Amino acid sequence: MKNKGIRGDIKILRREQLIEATMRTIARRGFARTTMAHVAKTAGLSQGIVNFYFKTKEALLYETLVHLAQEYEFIMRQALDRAGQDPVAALDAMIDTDVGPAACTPTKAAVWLAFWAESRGRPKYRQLCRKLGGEYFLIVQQICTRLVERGGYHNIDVETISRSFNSMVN
Amino acid sequence: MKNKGIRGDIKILRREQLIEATMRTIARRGFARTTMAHVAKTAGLSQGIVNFYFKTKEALLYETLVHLAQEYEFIMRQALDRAGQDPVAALDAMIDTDVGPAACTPTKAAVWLAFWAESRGRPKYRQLCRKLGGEYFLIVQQICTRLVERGGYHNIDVETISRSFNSMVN
DNA sequence: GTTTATTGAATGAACATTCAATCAATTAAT
DNA sequence: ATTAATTGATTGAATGTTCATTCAATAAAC
Repeated sequence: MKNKGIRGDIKILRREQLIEATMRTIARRGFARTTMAHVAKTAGLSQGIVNFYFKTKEALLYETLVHLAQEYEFIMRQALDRAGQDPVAALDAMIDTDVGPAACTPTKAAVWLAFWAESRGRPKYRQLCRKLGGEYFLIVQQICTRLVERGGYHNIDVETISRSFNSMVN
Repeated sequence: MKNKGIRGDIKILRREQLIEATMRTIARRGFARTTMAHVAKTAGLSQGIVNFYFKTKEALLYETLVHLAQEYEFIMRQALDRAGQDPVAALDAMIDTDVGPAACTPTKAAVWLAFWAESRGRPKYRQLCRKLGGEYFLIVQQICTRLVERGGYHNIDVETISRSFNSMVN
């Protein structure tokens, strides 16, 4: 497995480094007071670098949200895979993901909240938040359906139950 | 009841007008993109006016949060008074306050969320949010204590129950 | 006529963005 | 293997933009 050299992975490395720094900055200073200079300093790099790897500040923020969403989805899918077919284990896995240390560090929770609060009137953020929420709800609904079938229950409103589960976890 | 004339109430009037405009602006554009110019325009007044009634932007934002907190507290106390001594009615009143149209318009909810998200690393916001949360928790705890006594229950952890109620309402 | 409120253009500060210069890694040439 | 050219990464000062703040001029109330 030949390495492409130091330059091979530097772009990906720097991008992650800067996204990480962005999250730390948002968590520490809040969304509104997050500046490019702070992000660069937190990353231990120079002013101009952020505009080299992300064209604009807006792009950096958006990519940070994308990164967060992708990471969350990845962790949850892993947990669901481990949980197997048992619906109870699956719900357990989802809760563990939401409150567990992998997806829910103080920093990440703060950043997530910041984006969520800011997503009103920002179609791009809104869309991403909604998409993730929609997928989450769908998965919960599927699990609940399996659960109800297995238990042989009737007259149970799966949709309402799923919604309740969602709200509680939030 | 003699009116002091147009000037008598103008300061209070303008302050409310500007706080109202601030909330609408935060709800529409998000906390980070809220500018003095936007607030002034939303209020139908000129640029400089905001710095006349509130020394700085920071002061305007803080006063907005104070206003929101005071209003919420006022509405809740009214509801609790109406509910009387019955603890069930009291809890009902609190829920009604939290989800009812008086305290929980889409705008106010958005603004509240925006401040909450931004309150990390901003001692002044944080303090106010915490204070309100603390009072809320205390009231719920008192009600729960009454409820438990009346029901003659034992071995019930009032604190945990109160916390759960809080989380759910959030 | 005096005081107070309001305007909006001017000012200055904070900040995102650009870019010429520098530095480091890779490749080509000897 | 060493040196020279090339390409890509990084810096930080300079630039332009956005925005909060000020204030002289004006309007309205008293």
